[in-house]
Amino acid sequence: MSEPPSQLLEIILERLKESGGRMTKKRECVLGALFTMDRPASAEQIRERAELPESDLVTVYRNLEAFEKLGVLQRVPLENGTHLFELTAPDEHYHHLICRECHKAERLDICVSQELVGKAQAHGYSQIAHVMEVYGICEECAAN
Amino acid sequence: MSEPPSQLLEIILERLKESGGRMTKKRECVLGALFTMDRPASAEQIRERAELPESDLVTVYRNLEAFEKLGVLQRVPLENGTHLFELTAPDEHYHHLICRECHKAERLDICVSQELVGKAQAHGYSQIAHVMEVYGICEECAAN
DNA sequence: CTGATATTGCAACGTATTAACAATTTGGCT
DNA sequence: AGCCAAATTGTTAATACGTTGCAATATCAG
Repeated sequence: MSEPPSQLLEIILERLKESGGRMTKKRECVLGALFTMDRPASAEQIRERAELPESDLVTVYRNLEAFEKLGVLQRVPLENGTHLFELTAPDEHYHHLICRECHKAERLDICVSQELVGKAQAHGYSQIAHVMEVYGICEECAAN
Repeated sequence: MSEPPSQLLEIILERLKESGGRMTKKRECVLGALFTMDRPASAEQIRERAELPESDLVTVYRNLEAFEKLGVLQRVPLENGTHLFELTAPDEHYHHLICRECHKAERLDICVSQELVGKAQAHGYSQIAHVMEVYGICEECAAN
């Protein structure tokens, strides 16, 4: 019962346009790469998937930032302080089970938003966001 | 009904000894600073509180690492990829409400460990840990 | 087609954290 | 008290991810 992928693309293009953004070749490459990813990926992995040269890693970061501002990209923090990125429909967000060895990340169907937001607001906080990630060693990595 | 602070200190000294660690002057400074902190703090803040010179930031990091290995220090990830640190009794851990402006962090009485660990194990993962942090703008920072 | 402006290319920078390795300190043992 | 192996520190440098500045280029609305 998930949305067809084209739906999200339309939303992105719409938001891009209404925010005065432009669709360039590089941006299209990055976006295309993001759509083919079946898991959250690092900026470097996205660059590779987009078949962009190493020197374009900067452009990848800039586009990730742009998509994040459009509200369609989620940042997944790793234990070491780096991030993975994944396209996410507006007002959705996910939590993950992440292997601390190979950095594979899979979605978990768990969320605690309501309770958290309530608590945070009770403490006088605004602009609330939350992160919840689970780290472990996956089966493949455990076998070595 | 929380444990008296001296309890944790004893645990730390005990674990330190049984792991072959030593109590040096610098380590004592860092530990002392950690005990006076009423909130999670950055390595730099801990260095200042310990009244150590800037050049000793490295030593602070090394000691934080040591305490983490002893299982008495928790790392609190910020949105920007950096960390705060706080002493935590073994087998305890906390979640926080963190201002993304001033980086003040306060404990939240919320936890979801059981459900998470169960899910993670069901996926074949071992050595499971989890992070859950809530970010927002605190009242003071909102007023500016 | 044209012009304002968003985006890119390139190179350099920033910051948190870690690593290398010699010099020093610690604590158990005699 | 003094010795010695091992832990810790001091110093300096490196790494790694991500960001910034600025000139050059590409996009898209009119």
